[in-house]
Amino acid sequence: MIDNPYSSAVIAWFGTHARDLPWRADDASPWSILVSEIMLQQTPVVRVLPAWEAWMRRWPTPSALAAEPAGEAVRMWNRLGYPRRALNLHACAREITERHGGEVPSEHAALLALPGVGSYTAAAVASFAFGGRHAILDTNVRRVLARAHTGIEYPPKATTRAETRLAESLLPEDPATAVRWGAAVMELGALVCTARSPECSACPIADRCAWRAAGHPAHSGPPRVGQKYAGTDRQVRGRLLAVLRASPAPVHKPALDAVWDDPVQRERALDALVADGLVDPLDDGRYALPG
DNA sequence: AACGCGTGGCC
DNA sequence: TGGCCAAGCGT
Repeated sequence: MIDNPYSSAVIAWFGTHARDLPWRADDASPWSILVSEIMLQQTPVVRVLPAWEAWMRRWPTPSALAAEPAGEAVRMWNRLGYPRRALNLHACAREITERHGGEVPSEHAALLALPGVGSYTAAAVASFAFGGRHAILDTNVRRVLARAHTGIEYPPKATTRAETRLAESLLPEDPATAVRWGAAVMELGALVCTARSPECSACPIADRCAWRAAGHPAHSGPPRVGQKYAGTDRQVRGRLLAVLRASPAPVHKPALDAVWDDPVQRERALDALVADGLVDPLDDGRYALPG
C-alpha cells in the first residue's frame, strides 16, 4: 500500500533517530501526554523535561491536580513561560474530573473543548495517547511540508487551508501508521529540518525535497516579524508573577511596586494579571496566587 | 486576522 | 549583541 511519498523513509528514520522522551514511553498515560503537549506549546523540549517530571510526580492524575487550588499550578509552573497554561491545565483537570469521570477524553472534539487545547493539541493527544488518525500540523510539520512538498523555506505565518488539506492528504490510511507518521515528521522538523540550519545531509527525504531541488531559494514572502519582549507588559507581568511565586504568603503592594518603575505600565500589567485570573487581589489589600 | 501572551538559549 | 526561535491558543 502506498501512503505518501515520504512516509516510509521518515518512519524508518524515526525508528533509529527518535529521542527517548518520557511522554513517548509505552506506559505514558493520556494525562501525562496532555501535560506534555500543553507544556510544549511554544516551549523547547529541554526546558519542559524537568518541569514535566516534577509535575507528574506531584499530580499523576487529573483528580490529584483538581483537588488543589489553581495557584499551586501557577507556582509549580515556575519559569516555563506563558503561565496561563498552568491555569488551563488546572481547569482541564477540573473538567476531566467532573465531566469525564477522571479520564482524559479520547475524542478530538471533546479534547478541543478543553481550555487551552486547540487544533494541534487535540490532534496530538487523540493520536499519541489514543491511536486516533489525525493530521498533526505543528510548526515542525509545517516547515517540513513547506520545504519538501511546496519548495519554500518557511510556511506562512498563520496556518492556511492549503496546509491543512496537504497534511490531511498525506495522512496514511492505517491509523497506527498515521500515528507513527505524525510523530516521525514532527521529529524530523525538530532535529534535522530545523528553522535556522537544516542538515540536509542527514535528511531521509533529501532526494525528494522540492526546496533542496530548487537550490534552497531564500524566503521571499513578507518579513517574519519577531516579538519584542524587553520593556513590554509581558516582561512586567513576568516580574510581578515571579514575586508572587517566590512568596509562600500573600504579598503587600510595595513588594510588587518594586519590580517596575513606570507606575502606569505596572498597574496595567497587574490589572491584566487579575483579569486573567493569574493573580488574586485579597480584601486586605495584599495579592496572592489564585485560590 | 493580527496580536498579546514568558522565558531562555543560540549564533 | 540582539533578533530569532521554541510540539499554540484565545480573542
